[in-house]
Amino acid sequence: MNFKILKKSNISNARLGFMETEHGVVQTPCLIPVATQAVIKTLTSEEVEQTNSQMLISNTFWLHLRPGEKIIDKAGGIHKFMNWKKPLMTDSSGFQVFSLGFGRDFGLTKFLGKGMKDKKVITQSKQPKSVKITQDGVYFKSPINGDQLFIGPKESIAIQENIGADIMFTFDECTPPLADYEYVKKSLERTHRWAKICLKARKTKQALFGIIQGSEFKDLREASAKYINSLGFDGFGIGGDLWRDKGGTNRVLQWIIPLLDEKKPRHMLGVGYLKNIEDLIKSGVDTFDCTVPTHYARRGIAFTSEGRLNLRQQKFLKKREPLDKNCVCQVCLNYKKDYICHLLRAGEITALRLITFHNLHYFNEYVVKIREKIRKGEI
RNA sequence: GGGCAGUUGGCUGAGCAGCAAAGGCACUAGACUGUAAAUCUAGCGGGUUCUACCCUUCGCAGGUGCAAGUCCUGCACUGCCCA
Repeated sequence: MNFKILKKSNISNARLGFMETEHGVVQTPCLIPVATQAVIKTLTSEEVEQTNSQMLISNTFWLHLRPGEKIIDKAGGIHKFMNWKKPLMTDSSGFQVFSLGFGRDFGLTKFLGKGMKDKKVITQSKQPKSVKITQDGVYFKSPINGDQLFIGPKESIAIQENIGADIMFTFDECTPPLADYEYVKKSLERTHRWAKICLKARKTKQALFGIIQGSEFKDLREASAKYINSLGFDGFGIGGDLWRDKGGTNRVLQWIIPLLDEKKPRHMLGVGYLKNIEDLIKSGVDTFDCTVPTHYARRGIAFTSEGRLNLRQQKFLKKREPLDKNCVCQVCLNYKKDYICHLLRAGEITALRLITFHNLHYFNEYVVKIREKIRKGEI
């Protein structure tokens, strides 16, 4: 992986660049759609390409469980396995430490809702119910069949090497937003130790990005940025909970971005509402993955220049017009709201395909415009 | 022609004297940020001065009760059985 910066903004931390990989070039800043199980749900890989998606992120944990990385390795790697010819990254399983652990126990996402801000209930000694976090790694219970499995930094890297994506991530713990300072500090020590082990464990020429944690605590975030930066990764992942209040993510980014080697790409893990994207990029993020365009599509939500539309609402049965009149994607050129609304209400899976395609195209187009703004010096 | 069973809100389906009437589905409005086509929350007869009150509802028409979807009588329709 080779990262080049073409232009740095004078008025923000935004930058324009590209990443070269064995599977092609990614223009940055760039949205990375999420293909957890080696698929963008509902779409074929050729269709994903038609949405102008440049790079995907798949998931170590889920692919390890099913079909197992050996199957993918035998297929010649994930690119061949899923017939995706462009760049790919794999998440390390670090997010599953949270989502299958405290996330499940407390019904939490990475982002705390209103009123939850001061409810820090996860303290240093606590363990989630169905996941056991140790100094060396994490014991999971398979959500598929209940099997016990262990993933630590070495295991994660070994799996990711078998999967064969262009970019791997270090095995981390995504800390829960209800964790207090002591918990996060302890967790960060683990994440840092694991990061170093991941780096040593790597045997292939796949790129490896080190993940920065530290929740909302300035000293921990800064310490994490400095430490991860010092280890010499190919790039950075920024993870964890970070939206305790308005502007939280940007504040965290302001702390850590200046401490990172500017010649290396920065990937924001799991953030990307439309309203967040420009701020992320202005803060200095090069790539970011987010399930929003695809996940919301399957709830019937289309993103358009008019805002979020819930296509299930029966009023759309009367709208003989494309999802977005300014959009030139295949869906908007060929289908109208009334039809898509009908398919949704009838429970037809094609509706989910059409909205997924449009949403990805829309998000990608949205980022193209931001790249254009950087080029023109507007942001 | 005779015998038995049944008829509940958009559908399904409980209730068998104190009910605006369980559950499910559908529907309506939300939530969802390193992804379950999962899930969760709220509403779902109508109205108002909306932590409460009023009106109209359980095939139709009468009746007995303080009180009836619930009991009685007749009628209508549906299903099964006998002729």
